[in-house]
Amino acid sequence: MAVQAPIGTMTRSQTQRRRRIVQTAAALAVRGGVEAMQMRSVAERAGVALGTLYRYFPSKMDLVVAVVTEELDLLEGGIVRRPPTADDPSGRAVDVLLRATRGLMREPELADALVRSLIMAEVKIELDVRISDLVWRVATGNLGDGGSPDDTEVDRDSTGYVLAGALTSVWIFELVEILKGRRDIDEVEGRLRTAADRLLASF
Amino acid sequence: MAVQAPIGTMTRSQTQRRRRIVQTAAALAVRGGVEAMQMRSVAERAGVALGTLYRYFPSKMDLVVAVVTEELDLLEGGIVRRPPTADDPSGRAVDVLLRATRGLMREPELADALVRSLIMAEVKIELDVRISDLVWRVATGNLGDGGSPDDTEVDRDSTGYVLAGALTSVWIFELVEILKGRRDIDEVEGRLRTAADRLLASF
DNA sequence: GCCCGTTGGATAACGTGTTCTCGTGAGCCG
DNA sequence: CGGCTCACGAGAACACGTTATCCAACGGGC
Repeated sequence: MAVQAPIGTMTRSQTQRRRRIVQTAAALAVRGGVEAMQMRSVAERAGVALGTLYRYFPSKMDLVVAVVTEELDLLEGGIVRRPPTADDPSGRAVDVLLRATRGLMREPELADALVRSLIMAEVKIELDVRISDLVWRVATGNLGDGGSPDDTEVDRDSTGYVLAGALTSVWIFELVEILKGRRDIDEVEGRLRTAADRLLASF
Repeated sequence: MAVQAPIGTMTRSQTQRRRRIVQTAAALAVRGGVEAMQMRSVAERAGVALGTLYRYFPSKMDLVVAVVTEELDLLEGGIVRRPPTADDPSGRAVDVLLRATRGLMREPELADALVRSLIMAEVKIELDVRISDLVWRVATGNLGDGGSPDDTEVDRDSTGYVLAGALTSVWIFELVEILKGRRDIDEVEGRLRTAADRLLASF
């Protein structure tokens, strides 16, 4: 029940402790996946007590989300730095998603964590919204203005945005299928193109 | 690790025991959700030992899947008995999904279980394929021939089928959003129509 | 300086999914 | 009939997320 302290109000040593925890967790997650990232191990290797870990992250899911969020930051950074070059919106959108797919598949355990957090995380986080935003911004070609935290100009009720969201859903599901070993990347690419061509035609 | 015995090779009393377990589990799940469906309680109320429960269902997830599968049978039955009447494929598909949504929302706890099994269940089960099949069969208007277990005539590589699958992904994700309290049914209906109109136009 | 509330460390305890151990009775083969 | 196998019951044991307990250290207001 402990409310997560807003990051701004943390002392330096608290910020560092938090960072240390997340990095330790990420390291454990990369090899071994979510199940290798056990709260006791994280606490021990990060050099904090179990209770402290729980003060910073009230549940394991919160910790997973924190790890995944960092991963997502990296992805967004990469996209903004080297935007996709296809010349139709649907092509650009598929581009982003495929790049994300390949990136994630380099650490399948983290991909698994991402998917699980998207589906399972209680309310709060909106990782999916971030991804949909990204897809939409890339598709409509408005990226330049400074990266992730500025989402003021996206109209989340527009038809286009809804369709970008739909494509994101499809992507997430395909990700699940890959993780289950039921698809390879090429199949996913084909399916994403098929869907994107219909969903994002006329933008 | 124990391999699930094929149902055909079970003795009568084993079949009955299995049924008793699933029904008990379902009853517990309906009120209280997955977390109320605890392995010890299920075993106790079904009158079997914990070890026996685990012989029949090697993990809780397997039990959840069994329960959800029965639910899905019911849905399929309802659809076949009273097929949707809209006259375009996209309308019929949305019809099915909305009916499913409303049905599931009557037991949100089971809906939750369904979603989790779709995403999390290790390999094996293909609940999602069943749903995609259903959507596709409804959209193309070929339902009559005997319900679920006959899927011989569906070409799972056709573009149309892929698109039906995409729509199913969207639906599942919207289900998740409902369960998180971030959407109501009307919003979902709007979004499904928007997506379906694009995905299933021209069929 | 001193006191108090909060933070953090160490550790035990609890809940629930899962596994293990052991004994018993029922069918089966010789 | 005697022994073998094996599903089943009963319950302990284990693993890991989570919570609770207790105490020391720290930091800010008097």
